Amino acid sequence: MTTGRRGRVRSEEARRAILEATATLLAASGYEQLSVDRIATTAGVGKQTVYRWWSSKSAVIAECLLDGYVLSDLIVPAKTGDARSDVGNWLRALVDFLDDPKNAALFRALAAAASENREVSDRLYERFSGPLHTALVECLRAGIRAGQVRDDAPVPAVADILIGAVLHRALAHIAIPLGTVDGVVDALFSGVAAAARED
Amino acid sequence: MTTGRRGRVRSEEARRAILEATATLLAASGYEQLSVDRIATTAGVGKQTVYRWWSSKSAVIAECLLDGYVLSDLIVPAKTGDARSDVGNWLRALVDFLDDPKNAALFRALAAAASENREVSDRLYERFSGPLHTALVECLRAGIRAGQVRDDAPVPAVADILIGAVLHRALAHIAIPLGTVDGVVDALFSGVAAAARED
Amino acid sequence: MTTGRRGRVRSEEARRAILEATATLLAASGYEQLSVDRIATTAGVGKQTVYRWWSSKSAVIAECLLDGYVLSDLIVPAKTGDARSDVGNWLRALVDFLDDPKNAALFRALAAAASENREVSDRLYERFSGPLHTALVECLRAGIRAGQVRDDAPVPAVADILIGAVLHRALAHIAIPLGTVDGVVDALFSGVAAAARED
Amino acid sequence: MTTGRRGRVRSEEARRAILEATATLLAASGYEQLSVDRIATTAGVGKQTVYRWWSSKSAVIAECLLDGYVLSDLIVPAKTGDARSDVGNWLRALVDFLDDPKNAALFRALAAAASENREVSDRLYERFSGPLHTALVECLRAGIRAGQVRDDAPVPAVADILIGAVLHRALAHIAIPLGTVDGVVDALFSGVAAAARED
DNA sequence: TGTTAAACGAGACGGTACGTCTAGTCTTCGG
DNA sequence: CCGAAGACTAGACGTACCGTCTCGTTTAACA
Repeated sequence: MTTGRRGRVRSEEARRAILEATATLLAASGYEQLSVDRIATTAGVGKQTVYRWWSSKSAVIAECLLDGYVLSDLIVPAKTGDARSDVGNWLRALVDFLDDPKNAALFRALAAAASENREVSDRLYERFSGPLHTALVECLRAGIRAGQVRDDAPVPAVADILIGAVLHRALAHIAIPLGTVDGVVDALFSGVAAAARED
Repeated sequence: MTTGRRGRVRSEEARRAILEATATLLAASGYEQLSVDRIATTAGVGKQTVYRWWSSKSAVIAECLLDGYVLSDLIVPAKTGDARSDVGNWLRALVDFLDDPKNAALFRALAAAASENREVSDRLYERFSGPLHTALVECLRAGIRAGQVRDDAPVPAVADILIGAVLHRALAHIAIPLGTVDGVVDALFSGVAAAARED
Repeated sequence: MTTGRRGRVRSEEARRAILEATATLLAASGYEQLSVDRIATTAGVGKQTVYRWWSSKSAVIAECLLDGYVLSDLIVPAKTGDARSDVGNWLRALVDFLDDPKNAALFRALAAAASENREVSDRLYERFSGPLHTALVECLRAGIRAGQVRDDAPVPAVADILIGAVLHRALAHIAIPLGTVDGVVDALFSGVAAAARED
Repeated sequence: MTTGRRGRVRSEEARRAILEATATLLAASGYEQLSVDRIATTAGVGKQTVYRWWSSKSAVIAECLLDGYVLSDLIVPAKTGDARSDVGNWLRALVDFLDDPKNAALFRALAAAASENREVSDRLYERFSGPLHTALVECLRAGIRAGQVRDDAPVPAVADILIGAVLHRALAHIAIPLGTVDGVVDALFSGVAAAARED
């Protein structure tokens, strides 16, 4: 059997070393400090090997996201059956995560990369927002089945809201007070409209 | 009377030219393409004149924000007295604004600058999120006074939510369907919890 | 019966293609533009096939010289019996050859290779200067036998002189006026010393 | 009065450092080992400062020649009035100079640069061959005036011959035996033609 | 009305990183 | 086991910016 390809095969070791070096440097010093030279040196690899497989440092970051070299431990909501507390607990866990300046810095570095490179943005969505969105939607649908959430609730919009609320604060370098989290959950579950029907 | 200062006075013309050039270039080519050399050349100014008054290109961007050279036409909610439709209309206007790729690109460029520089982040908050937050809070409080919004609503959290929902989409290069806007407003006003009290 | 050697035998075709490609590229673009990659590509050969048999591009050039892929049509003095006109004719032919910019460029490329690599220098001497030297020495010795050249003439030095005179001009990008050739021959045969013995 | 030029003036210190570094590195490691990076590092100068003023490393070498950073101590014939011994002594001195491997290596490096760059070739001629040629011509003309050299001697051709004889050997990595020098002088002054008139 | 001092346009400075190219080595497949 | 293909480390290439530092010029306030 033949592969139809000749020549030396791509070094998986080099690939790993590059992605690991990129993830490490990104977390340590941010996006602006990241350079292809430094990635190559840290990975013990020729610069050309980086450029052979990726078009730019952003593309390397995109693959880091895809392969879980950053943001690997995704924080997803638990499903205890109580949708309201599940969502609240998840939101608190996420806020805790971003309270660590290291994590917040990594997050901002990713946002910087994403705002300049469509591919990073897509991967970041696939890896972070997307799964969170899915998990939240499932969580809320479970709430509907359990009778905790009204069955005509705009579930995807709510999921977007929850993610956006956290993201906004992270990018704005604003520490998120836990009270905000409760407010968010309260507003979303109970609504802010006055219960005027009774009047 | 003396000013205590001698020598030539700062050129307001140069200052304006620099801020205008920065705003133009930022909108045209994004944050990564922006360079102090280009700013100076475009403004017809020596590079040192930029560095004399600002510490970095980020600082120039921050002042652009502060002085309204970018994001000058802030989109704020109208106040017709109907809080729910005011919020809905505002949100739709904002989504329309970000639907234009030019505006979305400028927004992402600002986010990139903000994620790397605390000062830009602060100015962006002051100029964009802050006023929006204030306006939304006022809008919702007016709703409370008008009996449209329950008086124990977590108003600041709701404002955060609304802003974050839009921001998330803008940074993720995701076009925001108008249906989402309605869902967001619906969820926030009516809540997603099942009306289980009556049972 | 076996030859004691196994596997595929060295491809004479590949060897020829490499030497031909080297000679062609050297003549076309000079030494600095020559690269092993280009040689291999032009020859339709893998780079390793070059390095398997030669240690560097200089070594390939050296073998090109040795095998007559460059400077194959060596210009040697005819032997008509008239040493003075033989030498003059040869010198004129050589000057004609180097008058063609292509030939001069090739010659300079070889000189560049020779000045950086001892092996090329040795081959260049073997191939070019050496045979010329020998031929000239023979020519002059024939002149001695014919009574045209004094029998105590420093024959090897004269041969060196003739070669060096041409070489100098070629390397210095100086077109050689034919008058110079006659002057050289005149000086060497008649000497420059005044015929003061008679006084 | 104005100079018509604005902006910071060229640093003479940087210029000197670059030329000195180039001369040093060229003498130490040859032309192929010379790189603009190394020149800049050795000179304590930014790479761009090299490229701002010279188009290539060859151009720097050309200016090194022009300004006497290499080949500054030109070996010229003394003029004692005895043309034959003056020429002989000069030739011996030159051969001595090139006997030192350092000097021979520098000379070959210059030849390599010259064979690839017309400007270097011109400067090398101006700085080395040209003055030697002039000095030799003067020396021989003095010999004519003193009655030592026949007055119809092809003086420029003889000068060329003397220079070329040395050059050829230097480039060919051939140590020049002192006997050769005497042979050269003998051939040039006495001629190699048999003194057939007396027979 | 000069003198002084700061800001100006211009542009060279020492550096860092870019993305490309080449050298010479190593590894795979196919003949 | 040879030869092609081509990936590998290493490092130079020439360019673009960084932030700093002169230059000579211009423009105030001070003397």
